[in-house]
Amino acid sequence: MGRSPCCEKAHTNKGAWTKEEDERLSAYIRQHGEGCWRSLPKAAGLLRCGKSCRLRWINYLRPDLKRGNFTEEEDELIIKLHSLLGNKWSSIAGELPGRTDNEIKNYWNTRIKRKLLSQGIDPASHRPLRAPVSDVTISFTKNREDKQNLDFISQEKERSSNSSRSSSNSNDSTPTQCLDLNLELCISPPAVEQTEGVSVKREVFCFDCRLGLRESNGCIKCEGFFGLSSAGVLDFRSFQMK
DNA sequence: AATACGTCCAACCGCCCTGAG
DNA sequence: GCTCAGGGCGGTTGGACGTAT
Repeated sequence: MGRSPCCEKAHTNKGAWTKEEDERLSAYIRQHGEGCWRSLPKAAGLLRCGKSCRLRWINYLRPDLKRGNFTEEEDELIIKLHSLLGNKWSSIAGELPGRTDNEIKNYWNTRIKRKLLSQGIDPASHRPLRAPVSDVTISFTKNREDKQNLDFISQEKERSSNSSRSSSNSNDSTPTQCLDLNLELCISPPAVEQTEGVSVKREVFCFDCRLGLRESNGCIKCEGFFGLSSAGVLDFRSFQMK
């Protein structure tokens, strides 16, 4: 189908913004507010693409932007949020007043990633780089023609359904090992297993404790759900996953 | 002083989502 | 339901700047 370009590229400036362009854009938005970005450049007398104006305003000119280095608290919050949301930079930025998605994204890619790697943590999964095999819980085969894997999975399925029927034996701890994709999403209240009518609480560590940001033994209690304080630093229910 | 290399970040690109018609 | 325009988003790039050799 194709789409018409958002602007006439032949007649637009590119690259770094000049002071004059900044002033024009700021003045226009102060006077008229943020409106139709497509028509803004023309109205403001700018030879820029509407998208470019929007980006410049949001990432640089907005008056409520916080400038300067990220604080330790912001660092930790970004790491926590990233562990929950992944690369949803705009959602993460929404929890950090005065910071932009672009800023956070850059900060993540240039600093935090390295920081986590130096701590032996995989920045993508937020898990130790050498995760113990027992952490691997759920998997899919990359190659569905890999008969061995498929056989293994069906055997495991059968075995687990049998074992659940005949009640679980806690000593039978043969780990389910089928590498590839780990979907152990810790988005749930502390897990409680029903074993022969007795509730057994498994160890569930909050993100802080996993990272070693906080020292606590039992963990989940130390901070509550998600390892976030109930004081309201972060309420995950407010996230809007777009 | 010159060059190479690494880091940082503003800006761009292209895809996706949404709402209007 | 379909098409299209506009806005938003995440990934990537390019250049400025700092540091090492």
